[in-house]
Amino acid sequence: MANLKQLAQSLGLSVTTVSRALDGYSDVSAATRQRVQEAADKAGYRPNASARRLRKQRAELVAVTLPSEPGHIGPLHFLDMLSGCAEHLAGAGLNLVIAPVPHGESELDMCRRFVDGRRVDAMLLVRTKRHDERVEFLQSRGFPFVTNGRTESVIQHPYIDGDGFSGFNAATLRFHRDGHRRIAHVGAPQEYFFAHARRQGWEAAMRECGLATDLDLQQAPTEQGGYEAALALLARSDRPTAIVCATDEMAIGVLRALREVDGGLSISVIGHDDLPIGAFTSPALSTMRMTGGNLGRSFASLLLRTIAGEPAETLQELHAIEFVDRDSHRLPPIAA
Amino acid sequence: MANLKQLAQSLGLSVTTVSRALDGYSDVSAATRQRVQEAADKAGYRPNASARRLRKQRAELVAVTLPSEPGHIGPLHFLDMLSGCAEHLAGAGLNLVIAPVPHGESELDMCRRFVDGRRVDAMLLVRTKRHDERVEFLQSRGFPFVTNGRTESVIQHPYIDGDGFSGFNAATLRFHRDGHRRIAHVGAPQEYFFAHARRQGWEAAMRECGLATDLDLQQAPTEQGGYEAALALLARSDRPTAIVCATDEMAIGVLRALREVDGGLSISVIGHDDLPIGAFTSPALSTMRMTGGNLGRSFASLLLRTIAGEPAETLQELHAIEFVDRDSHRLPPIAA
DNA sequence: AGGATCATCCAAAACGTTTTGGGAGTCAAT
DNA sequence: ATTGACTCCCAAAACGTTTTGGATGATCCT
Repeated sequence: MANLKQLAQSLGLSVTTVSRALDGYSDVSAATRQRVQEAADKAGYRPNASARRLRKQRAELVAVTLPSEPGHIGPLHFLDMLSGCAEHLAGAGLNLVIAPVPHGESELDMCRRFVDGRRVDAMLLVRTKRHDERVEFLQSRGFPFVTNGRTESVIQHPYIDGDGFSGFNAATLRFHRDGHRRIAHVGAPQEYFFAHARRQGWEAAMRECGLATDLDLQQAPTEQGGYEAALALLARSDRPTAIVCATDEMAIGVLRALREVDGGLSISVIGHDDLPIGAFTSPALSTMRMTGGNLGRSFASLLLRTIAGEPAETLQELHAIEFVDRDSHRLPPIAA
Repeated sequence: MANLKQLAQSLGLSVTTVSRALDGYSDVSAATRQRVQEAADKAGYRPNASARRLRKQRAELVAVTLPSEPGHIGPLHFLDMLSGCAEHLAGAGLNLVIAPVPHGESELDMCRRFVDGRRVDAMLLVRTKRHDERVEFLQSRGFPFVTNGRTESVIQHPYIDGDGFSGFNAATLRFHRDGHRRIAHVGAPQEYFFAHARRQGWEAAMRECGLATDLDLQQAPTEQGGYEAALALLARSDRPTAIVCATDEMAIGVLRALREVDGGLSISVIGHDDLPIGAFTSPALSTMRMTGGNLGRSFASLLLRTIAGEPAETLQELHAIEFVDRDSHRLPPIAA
């Protein structure tokens, strides 16, 4: 209702003084400041956000891209993360806008819109690819951004990621220690960094154990993708006795295939992400997850520090992976 | 990089003309428009969002409040809905900001910040209470908003809601038809409209059947809340043979209690919301859900029409509830 | 020729802030 | 009395757009 001019007029002061009083500058007397503060409170005055943004050349917004393409929308615990991120950003006066890619527009176009229209101060990218055109674009513009997941970009950039290689390496080695020899990998498209890293971890472990790496399939990172991959594996004469899955969604699809073909759990399975849903599947899904606590808070912090101009090298978090052992990984290797 | 002034200068035109050319006004010649358009494309020009917002007195933003308080963050399929909503809003040039309530601030304070600071053009409220102070505030300001869920406000406002009364009424009557006589209700705090409506539906059915309505408990709308309510019910001498639960999360907690106390499904259970997770519980959770297709799209449409000034009465959607029958509701009444 | 109509363009105002670059006035030291 | 330092305040510019209210010619009609 009230703007600065009206407020100033009603106080017999200039807009400058009122503005500076409210912003806590030292060149306004304590008495005046108090008078201004009270009047502002009484009038319920809040500075017009658009005006301030224009003047300060900051959008006070951060956008997060939501890939709506394969299967569902990102990991399912995403909203919790975003909510935490938004809350911490709000503490610094930034709001978080969610930006699903509109039908008929590429994710790159969307970045362009946000960046060139100065709609946001930074971007949060999820589901990075090994060669990610969004990353390249933002780097070419010198625009602040943080990714969830690494890339193979030669120029460094801020990211938070789990050490998928080590996680899948360890999971595979553990299967080997448990006596498994035919350990399959059900992966996601290798253009995604996370999918590639996880597959590499599996592959390195297999080589280390002197095992062949041909029990390997890629599918869409969805329940359906996992289902189809499992069907293909079950049809082989050299069936695996254990399967490591790139994502929990895929692992759940694998469990469904096992139920349908063998009537239950006939092969050990482990997933990745620790979706809440995994606790309720039968058998309960064994999985892995990133350590590191409040992810949303970390993203918010990295975004703020990126905007503040900290160099990318100091803004990279690689978190260890830990096992979440439930029931699906415990089958002896001779089950088939 | 480029702003209107620079673009105009490089073309030997005024900013007025360039602006109007790009906006498709008819008072600029076709030749000039083309010339401008091409130059703008080449320069990758996009109008500065803050400047336009200030001038047009529109924030081009809509905020959705995320209640982070009880249990998890809203229904778990929330992100899909929000994503759909954001996508359709984007088609009209609006972005969606997610606004979790910051620590130590009330949801009302947050509304105030957004409204009085003109940070958004409309708000989307979820988890309405019967008497909702956010609704009252927005109404007092004459500010556009849409709620997910009704309220008991005397002044009408736009909403989308499921007909919880009828859904719970029908579910209870069906249990009765199946022979159940001791049908319990595990509800959420009655200050929430949805919780009250659902309880009323159950209660009306019980009365209609001439049954007592004392098998009735309220708890937090979380898995834990459902668990605790079920423990209390199972300890009674007049145990129920069927339970209708206000939410799927609560129903899942009830299933856990049944497993722990009776070692499996000993009582019929039905939930509400059709969480994806329900398909994976054992037994698979029978539930209900709102009909009506793409919820996000509907919210976006209502928001746009509210902003456009359509009267609230034409912007109210009450959707029927349908059963999603899986396994948990099929037990005969004498199971106990 | 004079007026009306039309097509095309533009200067300036406006949106509401924040920031710049001082301007008064007071007080103390010289 | 002048100078300098200090306190408190303010006018005006700036941010980049959209919109208002014409201005300038050209064309057409009578």
